[in-house]
Amino acid sequence: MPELPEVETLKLGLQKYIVGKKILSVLVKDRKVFSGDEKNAVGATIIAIRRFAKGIVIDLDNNYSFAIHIKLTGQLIFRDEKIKDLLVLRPSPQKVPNAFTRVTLVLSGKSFLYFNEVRGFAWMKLLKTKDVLMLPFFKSLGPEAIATSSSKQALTLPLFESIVHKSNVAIKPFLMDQAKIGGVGNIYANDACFAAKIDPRRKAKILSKAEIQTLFDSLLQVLKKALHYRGSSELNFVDVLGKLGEYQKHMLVYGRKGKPCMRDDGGVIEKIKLTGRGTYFCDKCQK
DNA sequence: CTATCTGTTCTGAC
DNA sequence: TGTCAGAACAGATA
Repeated sequence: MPELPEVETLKLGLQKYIVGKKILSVLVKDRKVFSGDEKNAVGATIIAIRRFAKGIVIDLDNNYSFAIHIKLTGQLIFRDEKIKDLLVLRPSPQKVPNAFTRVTLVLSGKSFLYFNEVRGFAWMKLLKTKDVLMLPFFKSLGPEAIATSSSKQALTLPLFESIVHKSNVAIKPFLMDQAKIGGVGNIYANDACFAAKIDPRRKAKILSKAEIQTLFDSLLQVLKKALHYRGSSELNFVDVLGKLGEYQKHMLVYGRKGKPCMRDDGGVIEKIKLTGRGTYFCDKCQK
């Protein structure tokens, strides 16, 4: 699933539904995706939700935090008496908890937060709040494409220019390198290159100042649009209530192999592999 | 059926 | 240090 817009969507939902709730118990069904001692969360109250690039942090009032990365197929779904199974999950099963529910937080007010995961790559760790940023994932993050108040550093145009200018990799994989820029994944890296009319295969360091500026604007525009649509649900991303995002209906090039270019310039969307990842572009307008 | 695809990140090799 | 291929895994699709 997730890139920055999806994780931000999730964060906003968690802020709305679980902040202020007390953790009554933590049921760990699969130790593979969970680390830490769940007893340290029991009895604590959730006081804040933070996002760092594609990572989520749930802060408790006892100096512990859950750090979560949902990787490709993780879900965090909230349910209470009012919100039952009125919302649609995809893929099925339509209900939570289900076979993919690996951790359940039992919360006050007869409510639950389910951590679902299909492929087993996602993780949830319970650790001291002060240690969260020392985890390898958080520690290595570069400036955030779209910063929040908790971000370590925001991406600015001058910063973007200086990092792009130093890099010897192709611009699309460059955008996806979390150590360079936090939060951008494959869908939005593809769409940002298209929006900026830049060939994803070009080396970052050879882009002109004007191209870098256009790409910076395009990247932010694409991410903001995706956030507006509450993310993409190509596979199984859902928000905290189990609702699908809508950006997949508005993708510029991602997943559009063989289809005509949106610019109606006679170009057709090609798909190639670039550092192992599916890369989509129109070779008519992306130079 | 087999083969290949998948939105991420981490490790190990060069 | 920077870059890249492959691995971790399960399921959907061709």
